[in-house]
Amino acid sequence: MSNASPQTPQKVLTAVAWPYTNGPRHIGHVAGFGVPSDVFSRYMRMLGHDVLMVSGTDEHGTPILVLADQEGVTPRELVDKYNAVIVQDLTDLGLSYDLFTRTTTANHHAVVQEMFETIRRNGYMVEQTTRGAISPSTGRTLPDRYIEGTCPICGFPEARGDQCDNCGNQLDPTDLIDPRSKINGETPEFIETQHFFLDLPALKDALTVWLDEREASGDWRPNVIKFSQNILEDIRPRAMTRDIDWGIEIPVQGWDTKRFYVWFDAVIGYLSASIEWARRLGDEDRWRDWWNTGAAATGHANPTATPADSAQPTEVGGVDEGGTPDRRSEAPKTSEVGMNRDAGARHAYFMGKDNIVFHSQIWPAELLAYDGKGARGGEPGPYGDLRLPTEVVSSEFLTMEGKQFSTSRGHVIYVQDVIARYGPDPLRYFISAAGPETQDSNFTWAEFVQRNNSELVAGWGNLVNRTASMIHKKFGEIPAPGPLADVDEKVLRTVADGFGSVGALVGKHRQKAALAEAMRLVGEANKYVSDTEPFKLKEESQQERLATILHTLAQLVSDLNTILAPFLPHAANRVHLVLGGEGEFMPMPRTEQVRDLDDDRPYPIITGDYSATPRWERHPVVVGSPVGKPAPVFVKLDPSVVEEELARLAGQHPSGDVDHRLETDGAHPGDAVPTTPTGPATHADES
RNA sequence: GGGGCGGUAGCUCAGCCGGUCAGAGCAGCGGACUCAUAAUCCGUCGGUCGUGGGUUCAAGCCCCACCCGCCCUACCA
Repeated sequence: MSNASPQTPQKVLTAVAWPYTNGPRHIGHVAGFGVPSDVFSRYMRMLGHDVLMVSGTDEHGTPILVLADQEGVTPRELVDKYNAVIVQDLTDLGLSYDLFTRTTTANHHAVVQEMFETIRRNGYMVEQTTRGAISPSTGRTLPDRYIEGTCPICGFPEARGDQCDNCGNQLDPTDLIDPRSKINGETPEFIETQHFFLDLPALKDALTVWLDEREASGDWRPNVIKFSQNILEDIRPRAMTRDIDWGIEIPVQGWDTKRFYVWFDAVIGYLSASIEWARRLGDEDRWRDWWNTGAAATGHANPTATPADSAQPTEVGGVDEGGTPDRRSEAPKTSEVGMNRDAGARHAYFMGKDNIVFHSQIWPAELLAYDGKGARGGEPGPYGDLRLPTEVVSSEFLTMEGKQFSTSRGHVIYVQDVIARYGPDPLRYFISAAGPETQDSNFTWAEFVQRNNSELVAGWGNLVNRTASMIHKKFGEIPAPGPLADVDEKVLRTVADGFGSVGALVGKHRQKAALAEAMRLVGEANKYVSDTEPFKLKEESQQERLATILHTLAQLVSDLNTILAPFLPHAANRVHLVLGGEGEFMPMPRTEQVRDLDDDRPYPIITGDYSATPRWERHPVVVGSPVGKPAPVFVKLDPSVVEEELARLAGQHPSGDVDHRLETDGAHPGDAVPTTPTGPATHADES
């Protein structure tokens, strides 16, 4: 019935943006990277593809230090705390990671250092002296936006280090009159400091080729492609190290007072998490099936390379089906950079729009530099020739009640609170149906309740309930059908077509349209009930017809449940049971306490066994399956919920005024910066 | 300041390369039905597509200007 199953399974990497460990996740976060990536992954698994979905918490960087100081804990304690909270948030939402780890693992550190060393050896990591601000008391880098002072142009007393909000001029922090740290008020010290810069200009041509090819594929949203191509115009070297003591050490003599820039290491997480996943599987090279562009890639590993002390490749790992041996042993030309599109692996990255530059420029540049594919040539390190992103799927921002989320203002709705009160699927439904897929969208409690009640409950839930109810009363089990009438066959065909139409839309990352199409089919099934009026068939002579209709209806519900399963996996399991099915229909992720593979430190991961994922096709209902009196699958919400939640929102304690620009809601939100310009005041609502 | 995206019915949003593109869902209104969580089904009201120009036989869809919102602006993450 389904026309959507693949001829051959494909390797699919779902790379999900790494949440920053600065607090619990709010619904804006998971609307951007969480739910869309999970819907995509579940759908791809249902098609039979080999999906590897990885992510983790991003735990380095200045804001962690600042927040740790504010909370009076060590950075390690801080990230341990929020890592655990975020793991719980994402598990409860049912996000089906194969591995959700963190950037503070020994494995990640080793992979980052290996990436750095090969990139440097290939000539794309160059030392430059730069002038920057540090905090005299801590010696740490003081990023421009942590500095404020009087604007030299307009005299505005609270200009930021990089820009004056009053006159809009771009500033250099050294120009500020009476500069001071927003963290503790002290006067910043401007020093000459040495850093490693990623030589992006040397990678520009390769990036251009790659982006042009991606554009030609037609798979990217136009705004992401155009934006990415545009920022290539005046590309400059970018510092990849910082004067800071929290982060990954630079494996170079004399650099022990510095650490890698948090974004340099965060994006490498996609690779390191894949490697960690393989190591935990006991199949150390398995990750190569997703990452290496050719069967022979590892055969060309530079023999002099210093392998990371973990995940050390010894042999060729996997071989991409249909992949042609890649025989490049010399510096490849830029025309070859896009080889990854053919070889049967698809790398889809999910994030909020504030992350685009890091995924369409910095990360591809790191990969190209590692692969030795920039203007300076070079050779891949021990990880072999690594694939570039196939798709960068970026969502816009979710606002709430018309305003941006703001942790510090208390204008926030946490994932865990929504799940605790209403369950995961109503939230997943809202995000899928009304999320910021292609433009900013707005969350209101009124719309949440309305969509829950009139779409989930009255549309889909009611169809399940009325179907099960009638079957239960009349037969107690799924009845055998008699001959099918035209109406029966027609509606069965219509819904079966949904596998093709809904699937195609999910595959193109048009999830809102996909869900709308699925819900339209729910309407078709409800209409079928109206058209056939099974509840009127009470005569003995009508029993066969009744059985046929109810059997058909059961099949429709089953099909629709399969189609909706990527969006509503928890509900799918319940509907499955209602129709007399057994066990779990959609596999769920679980949180597991593990130990670091190299330093034995304990931490929680999200993982799961998704091998039993049902196929994206009609599963014929089994005649005789018992159908009991159904309990509602979805809960109707009383309209008073709206007022309740709004009151709760109003009752939250804001911790002070805050700079708007710092309140972004991407996967790496900036809302961990000090929110009280006057100093380290309370941040109680963060915890 | 520069770059980008968006501004379409009361609400939330679709409208790909210009020619049934003026749409959907929800809300509202009217009707039908009763298996179902007063759910469902049918019908219906509703928009000069941000503003002002322009190109074209034809423009939400292309061009210009302006207004509003948002993202980025590379040492915020």
